[in-house]
Amino acid sequence: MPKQVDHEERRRRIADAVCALIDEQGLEAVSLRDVAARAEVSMGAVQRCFRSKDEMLRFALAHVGHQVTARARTRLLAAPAQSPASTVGHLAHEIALLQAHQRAQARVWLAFLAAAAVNPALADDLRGSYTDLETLLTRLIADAGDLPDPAAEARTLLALADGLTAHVLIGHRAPEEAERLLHAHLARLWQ
Amino acid sequence: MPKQVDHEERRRRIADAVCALIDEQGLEAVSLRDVAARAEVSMGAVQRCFRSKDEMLRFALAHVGHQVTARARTRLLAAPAQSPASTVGHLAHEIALLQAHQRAQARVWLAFLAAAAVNPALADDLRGSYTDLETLLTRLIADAGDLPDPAAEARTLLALADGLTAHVLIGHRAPEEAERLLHAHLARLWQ
DNA sequence: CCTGTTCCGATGCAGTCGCATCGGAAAAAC
DNA sequence: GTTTTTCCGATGCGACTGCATCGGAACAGG
Repeated sequence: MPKQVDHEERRRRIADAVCALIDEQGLEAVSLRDVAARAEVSMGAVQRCFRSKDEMLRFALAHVGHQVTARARTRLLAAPAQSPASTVGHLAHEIALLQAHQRAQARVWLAFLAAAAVNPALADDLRGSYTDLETLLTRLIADAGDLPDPAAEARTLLALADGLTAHVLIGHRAPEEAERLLHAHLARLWQ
Repeated sequence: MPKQVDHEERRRRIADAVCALIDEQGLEAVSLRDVAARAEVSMGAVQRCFRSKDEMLRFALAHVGHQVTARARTRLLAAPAQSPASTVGHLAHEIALLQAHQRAQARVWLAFLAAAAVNPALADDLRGSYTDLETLLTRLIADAGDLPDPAAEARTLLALADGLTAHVLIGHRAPEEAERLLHAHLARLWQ
């Protein structure tokens, strides 16, 4: 057995570089050369890890998806008891990516969202993440109160969170205001 | 006076070509050559109309902004009487770009939204359009019912519409379902 | 017809892109 | 030490990018 490297670790490292570049200059500015430089590996290494640029981008998308959902689950486990309604609030807050330290993830997410509108492969991956979140939200809402249609509420909440995130990203809404609107929506949900 | 051409008409023609290309392949795929070919003019003509590619894209963004707001105003004037609440419904429906014939505009809008997250100049233009829509919505909501905070309702509605549009675009939500969710939200607004 | 002005199509240029190629470094097996 | 296998850094290639340049077509005034 000759020289061996941890491929998965390297793939994650490269995915982080992709996300950093998207955060700073947008998806259009992501080139294999810049990614390699940012990840501090050679272009050859990047090409060895991913068959093509598209495959690299899809992996990076899944990477942020995992990060967001992992954070959400951690948050849920960290605050276990409390009321079911506030659990939904915590999850929505996590999904909306309104806090400053989530801004980078939000920008990456928005970039992929736009790309997915014209790239079926990306759209498939993105739909997967959305379906997961939606299922989770639906279940929590169903537990929190006896609303007539928990699934519809989950879908509305998800769309609202995404819209607010986008508005914050372009500077049309302050993060605090977006958070306020999100919680006002939830408050009305529980009457 | 020698040869003269209608510059504004040509600029609009080029903007339409830009939007068509964005609709089909995304913002990344828009090159001056392709735009010129699609608009059936030469590259030289495009360069004469716009100092740079960025200026062309910003004009195109303003162009779709005008199209959307013009449609919205037309819709409002076309159905004058009725209840103020249904007027808000009509406007929201128009803004959400859920119908098939608005799909292209929606894709263009989403592409610019993502670009604006890393391009301050585009973000400025986009904020202008959003502010206009928000002002209009706020006024209509204030007229429709005596809600405690019409401005907040307008902002929430705008974000919800944007989020639903995005979800429809990536195929995660059927247009009819999105429409249903939008109207359910409005129905709860009026109790 | 001629002149003057405005416009634009074609071409060139420097730069960047994604990707393919390949010689040699690195390390386990013998 | 030698062999064998895995890996990667460097280099090259063809295509494409936005933009600058410029000679001539197109057309109004004389």
